[in-house]
Amino acid sequence: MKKRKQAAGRLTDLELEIMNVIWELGETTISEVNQILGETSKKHAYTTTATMMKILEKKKFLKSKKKERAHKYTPSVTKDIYEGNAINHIVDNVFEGASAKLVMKLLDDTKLNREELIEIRKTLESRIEDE
Amino acid sequence: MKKRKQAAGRLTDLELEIMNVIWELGETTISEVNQILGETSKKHAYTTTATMMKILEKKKFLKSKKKERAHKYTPSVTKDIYEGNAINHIVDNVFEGASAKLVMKLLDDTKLNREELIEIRKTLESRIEDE
DNA sequence: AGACAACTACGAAATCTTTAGTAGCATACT
DNA sequence: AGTATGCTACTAAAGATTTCGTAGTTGTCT
Repeated sequence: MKKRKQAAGRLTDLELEIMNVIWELGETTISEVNQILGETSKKHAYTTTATMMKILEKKKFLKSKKKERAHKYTPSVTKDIYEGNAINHIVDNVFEGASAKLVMKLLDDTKLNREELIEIRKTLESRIEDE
Repeated sequence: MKKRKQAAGRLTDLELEIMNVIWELGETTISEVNQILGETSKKHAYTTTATMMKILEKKKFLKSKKKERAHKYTPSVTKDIYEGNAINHIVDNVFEGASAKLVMKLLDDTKLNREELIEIRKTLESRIEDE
């Protein structure tokens, strides 16, 4: 029984980049992922992508099945779940659990346009009524 | 000229834990940090804490000056700046730049109480008026 | 069947992170 | 002055991450 040091369910930068591609594509193959990675960010050796996807499988982020020539990989963690994990991590470790503080900082972020702000207000209002 | 792989300004878990202690304390020493770390989370060898703080100095998160017996360390990056970096990272890499989506998920977070929600609304309103 | 292409498995090197030991220096104490 | 104490510097080792090569397998095409 080996102790895991890295909090289960966290991804390194490259792992995340690969998962983002796969969440986009759904069921896919190593070569497809490798190709898209090469187009959209950085070109890697085929085997690099293969290794990373095997690691992601070991970490239970992907599952694979043999199908025709190439193995087909599918996510076994949804993007939504992962987003939640990532949020928890930053809230707990950077904002001492105060998610409100994180929201505030995001509101100060000028990248939010009027429509988004209004959409947020709508969600917020219904959230307040629920209390 | 060596290329940095790790995006400048990101911290590992332990580094962050140490910076959190130092942001709290302000000017401090290795042994003080080591002691607080031992009380609040996990006990480390003195030299482990020393090494980590030296790394943080190399990464320009801390600066030190000799003073009396022990070196005094002070943050050279504010917590506020670091929070901004952390937010940018998660927004860019997990939420494809859509900070509004992150805000939405945070609002669904039941950990926000009524007061916080109302405070958020206040900030949001003034933010909308500014547009 | 033989040659070729695509794919996987295995493993290993390079770098980064985490952990801590050892030695040496400086201050304090007697 | 000599010894103990506390601190730093240097070093190293174990584990994690990132990168990719080599070898071998399987399917395809003539």
